[in-house]
Amino acid sequence: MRTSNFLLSTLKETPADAEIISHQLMLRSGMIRKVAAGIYTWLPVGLRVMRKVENIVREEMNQSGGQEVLMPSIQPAELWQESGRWDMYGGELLRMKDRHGRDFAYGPTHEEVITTLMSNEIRSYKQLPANFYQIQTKFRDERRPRFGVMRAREFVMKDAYSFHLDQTSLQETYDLMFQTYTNIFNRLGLGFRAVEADTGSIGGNASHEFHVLADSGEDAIAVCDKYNYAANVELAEALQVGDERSAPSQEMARVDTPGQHTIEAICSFLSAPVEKTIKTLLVKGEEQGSVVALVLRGDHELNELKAEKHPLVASPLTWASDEEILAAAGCAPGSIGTVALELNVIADRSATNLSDFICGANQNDVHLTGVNWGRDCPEPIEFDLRKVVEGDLCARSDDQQDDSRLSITRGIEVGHIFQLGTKYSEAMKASCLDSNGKAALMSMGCYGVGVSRIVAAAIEQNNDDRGIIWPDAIAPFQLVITPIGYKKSEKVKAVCDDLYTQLSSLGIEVILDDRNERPGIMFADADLMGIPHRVVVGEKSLDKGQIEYKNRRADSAEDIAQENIMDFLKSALGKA
RNA sequence: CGGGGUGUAGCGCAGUCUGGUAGCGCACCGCUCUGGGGGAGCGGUGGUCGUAGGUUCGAAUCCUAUCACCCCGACCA
Repeated sequence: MRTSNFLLSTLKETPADAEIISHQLMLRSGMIRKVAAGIYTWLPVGLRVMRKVENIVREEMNQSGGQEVLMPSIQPAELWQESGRWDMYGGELLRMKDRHGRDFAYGPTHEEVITTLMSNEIRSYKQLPANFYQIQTKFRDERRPRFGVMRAREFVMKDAYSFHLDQTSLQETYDLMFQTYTNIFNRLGLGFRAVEADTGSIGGNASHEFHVLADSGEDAIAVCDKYNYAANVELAEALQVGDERSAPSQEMARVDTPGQHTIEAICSFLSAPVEKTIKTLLVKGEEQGSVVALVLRGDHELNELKAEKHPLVASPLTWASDEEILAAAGCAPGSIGTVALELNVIADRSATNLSDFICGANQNDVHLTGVNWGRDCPEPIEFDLRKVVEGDLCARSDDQQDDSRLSITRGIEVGHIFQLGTKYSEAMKASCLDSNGKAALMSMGCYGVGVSRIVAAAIEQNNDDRGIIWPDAIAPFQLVITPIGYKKSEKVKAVCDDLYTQLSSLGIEVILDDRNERPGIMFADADLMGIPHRVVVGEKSLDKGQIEYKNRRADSAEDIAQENIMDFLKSALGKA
């Protein structure tokens, strides 16, 4: 490709509405342009990258026995009504009517279509297991699209669905997909981590998210290298911190704490360590009209996802109103405590082991010190309620003295695999004959990769102040030839054209910058677009028999003897 | 969905308070000089000021409506 023939729509200035670095660089390097909120056009540079990602995903899926299909982007409401999701899915499902007034939706996912299809196509256990995938444009009408293609409404996704007659088979394919995803992200050249994930409302036994690691990631991940454990912070189990509960050593006492309503204020007012305080949070209970108390050590944070999993707690988690709090505790938030509280009390593991602790007195502006479970108030129900923090013991360890500490890192979710079980096969009546000739429901697995999101995530992970730094595998071009004086010097032109032809014939994607631009502009554009390899051909160095090579990641260039340049580049590009 | 903000040339912005018929930088086109990190000079192209209605002799500017886009919020005793 020659730049004179190629839409290089680079921008020097950053568009005002781009917040994160990948969005800014995608706009500036001319990869995408916005058409509407969360809806983008992919320009040639951007599309080249996305196709690279797609092809790697496709090759690895094929390698693992996946069969590619293409389902419609627009789906009839009937399918969604059959699964019950027409009513359940909410505002993210973009609905529309055709000219006859029939309801349709732009597909945000394709379980209904594939399950219906396979209920007809698969008749015998001999056809199983089977795994079908597509690379498709999907639409989710996000509440708030942002961050460019990272959280867009229209996006490209690879989704795969596998079918089985028993759990063993499902687990085998699940494990195979886990390995396939590992291969995909390795080939993409991205730093990533597979993390245990919430199976959510879908149920099923196993679920893993694949995250590209980047400080700007939206998700926090708890990681322990010693036990190779990684989990979404929302899910990571929080073990008890602090010693076993010691015997009471203090009498319970009332102290006036005028105007002190936060843990921080209480600690400084009473000169008490925060580890000796508890906070009591009131939330709605599962039973209509009930209120439940959740207790955490003062310095810990509630993990709402964990709390709502407790059978006594309403799901989704809902905070009690100030009126309900007054009725249940007899005071305002900030003075609630566990003594003489006529509620179910659920306490985090690291709160149940406290003794002689400080809590509210259920009377405004009064607190209690020296409080002890069992003596001053009933023993609470113990439950894992808190959010893990950096330095917590890894849940895989059973030894308090272990050095397997969790660290918190950030990631961008780009893949998700989970076992669906029979949720959709039941709804869509997808069964086939087993080896006994009896009809049996098929169980399913589901495996997604956010193709367009990977493009943005790769940039979040790989950039510097000059622009994008693509991993070789997904760069729009592998190599850029930058001539100094292409239009002026016959010699320069001849060498560049020759290099271009030779490299192209090796299957290397080369872009030759034949614009009549100043070198600085050509360098800046190449760096912005993140082309991994660059050769500069100028008369001065040619006179010395040299051609300059620079890697995008390197600080400086190196001179290569002209007669060796092809060998050098073949080796640098892995084509030797 | 709640709160805040912004719509003026492809991009970044000024002008709006105090109405007088639209401007700056970058980009783009032409010429000249230049030629290894976004160079310089001269000359140009490009905007019904988001849209609709109103007030006025006159509206980017004031009023009303509407649309679009952006940011913040769903961690709290």
